Amino acid sequence: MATTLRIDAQRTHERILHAATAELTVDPSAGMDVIAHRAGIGRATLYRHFATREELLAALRELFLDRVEAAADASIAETDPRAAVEVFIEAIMRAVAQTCTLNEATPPEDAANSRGHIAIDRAITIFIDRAREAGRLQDGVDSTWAFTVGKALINAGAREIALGADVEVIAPRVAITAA
Amino acid sequence: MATTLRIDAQRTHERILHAATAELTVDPSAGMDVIAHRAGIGRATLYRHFATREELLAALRELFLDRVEAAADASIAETDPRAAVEVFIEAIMRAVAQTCTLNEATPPEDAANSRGHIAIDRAITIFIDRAREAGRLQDGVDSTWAFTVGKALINAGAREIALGADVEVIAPRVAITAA
DNA sequence: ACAACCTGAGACATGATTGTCCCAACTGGG
DNA sequence: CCCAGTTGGGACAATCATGTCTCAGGTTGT
Repeated sequence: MATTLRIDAQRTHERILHAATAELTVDPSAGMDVIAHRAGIGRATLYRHFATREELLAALRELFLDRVEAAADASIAETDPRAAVEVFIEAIMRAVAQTCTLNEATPPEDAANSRGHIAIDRAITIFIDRAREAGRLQDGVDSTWAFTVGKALINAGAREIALGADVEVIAPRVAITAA
Repeated sequence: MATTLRIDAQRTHERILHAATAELTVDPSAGMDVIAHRAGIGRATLYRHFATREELLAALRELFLDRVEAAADASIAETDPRAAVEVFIEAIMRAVAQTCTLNEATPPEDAANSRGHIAIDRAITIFIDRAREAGRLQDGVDSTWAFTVGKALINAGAREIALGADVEVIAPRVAITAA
């Protein structure tokens, strides 16, 4: 049925996704009317594409998941530590930027079990383990805290991008700081 | 009028403040009934202490502000850079921990103009300037990004504490990472 | 060109939340 | 002890976001 969607309907669909991520990033509790208006469409049309608000959020989460998993897998495959981090950051930034504050608009129980976050978490954990084996971790910094810092950096960078900063500028900075 | 408040009413007032920060940290859109229940009081009593939800949020912001400004001023007064950071982090952690996600429950325009955040921002900026003058900033890291990182670290630490971690454990870690 | 599809606007029901009010019961300070 | 202050609970109106529906008009693909 998705393939039988007319081309203008597909455009509307993507505009909704784009507007929803943008709006929910700024205000996680934004209403359907605000999202529709931001997408430049009527509220009724929004409901034709997503029957409920929760369904829209689920779609955004799914989108987030796909991008994040792909990025994480690609960077884990890279064996050179420095390059791996750069690939990871670059890719993850782009994905997270569009959905970074999505978990704030998501019920806690879902956020905790989100596969997208799990994918990120797994990648971060792997990088930290590698860094420790290479002796590149400062004294007094255990893996748990390093993990927290890593994720905080990613979120910080993602937020910057969501607010209009350029990916090309931010990504290297995150990578540098992480090193 | 605050001095004429009976002692049991004062207790109730503080219980509301405490419950509200705890609840809003977990769920920024928590309703008044949930907050009242968490405080162990009736909803009507909650409205007797804070006429509107917005008034409650304003009170929490004010509380946040007082603690943060005090902490920032105290740490800025400290001239030894290392000690200053430690004092700052330790104090800010305690203050922010109770109100860290408060801005998520706050209208964007208010959050941007929040004096509390301005106080933190000012302190961070001062520390970064000092660090740069001392040549302790890595290449490729400009002040803007360092600022973002610093704030991200503070938020990350604060969130850990709000979620149950021990201040004594987290604060030094934030300080170490910041160095 | 035509038929099927998509859209906008508005009316409508529903449920949740906010804020108000009242009354009976309890508690602290003089 | 006793009054004033405080509280809990429930009833209530008002508001807002969600979700449904219809209809007239515009767009796509053939």
